[in-house]
Amino acid sequence: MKISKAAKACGLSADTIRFYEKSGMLPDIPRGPDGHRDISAKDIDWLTLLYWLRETGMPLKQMKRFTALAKAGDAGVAERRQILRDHSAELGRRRALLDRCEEVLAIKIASYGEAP
Amino acid sequence: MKISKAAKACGLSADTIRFYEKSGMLPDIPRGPDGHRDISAKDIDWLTLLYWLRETGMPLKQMKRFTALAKAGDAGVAERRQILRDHSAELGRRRALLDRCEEVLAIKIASYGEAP
DNA sequence: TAGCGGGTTGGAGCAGCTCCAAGTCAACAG
DNA sequence: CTGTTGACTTGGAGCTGCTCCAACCCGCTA
Repeated sequence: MKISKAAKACGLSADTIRFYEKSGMLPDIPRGPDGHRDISAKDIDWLTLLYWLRETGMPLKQMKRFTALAKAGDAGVAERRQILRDHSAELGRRRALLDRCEEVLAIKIASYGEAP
Repeated sequence: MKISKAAKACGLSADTIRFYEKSGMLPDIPRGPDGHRDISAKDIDWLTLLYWLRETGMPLKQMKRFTALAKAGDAGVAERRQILRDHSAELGRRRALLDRCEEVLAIKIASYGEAP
């Protein structure tokens, strides 16, 4: 699969995919005879997971750690699971922030007087 | 109030407050005879609102627009309300993303096998 | 009178993209 | 066969939104 199709499939931009590859966050992606990337369905799965992680604010540093563990295979499974658990907990905290912010906004909007 | 106390009160860092001031996102903050900022309770309210907006991902550009409207007084109220409404809607979308991500993580975690 | 704990400024550095220039190659039009 | 289009390649510059740093000033206590 070419990069632009892959981008649509995983939700990241083509530039971001290239950037993640440069940063060592992707498995080795083979090139065709024309030098173009040949991105597999497995790669798409990985990219999609990365998409979710960064979309919900995981720092690159942690994504790199996660990648390194994935490359290590079974040995890294426990820590990978822990990272995902931690991130899941982080999402809970973020949701609480969103909720609190909605309250703040509601109060502020009300203070401007109701809808015109 | 001095800047470090203000930082604690509003949730932003002292550096961020200075940065926001440089960027024109704060009302004019007077200096004492020693050159130090004298931040008022009203300023804290404003900073706290900015804290919530940026904490939930509003871009600086929009925060600047919001600030400009606030400086314009009553004339800008309708648009300010609209900006907050739009942001509130945005929060809904973000919550949906968080929810979706939690599902994805749960599936991924399960695929590693249950807790050791 | 020296040192400490705050504050001030301008500017550099960082994360995480995002965009651009310059080049290559395949495919198709004329 | 040549020319144009379009999708890809790379390296590197630019952008956002902080975050940190150096160099300095000021008031205070020992």
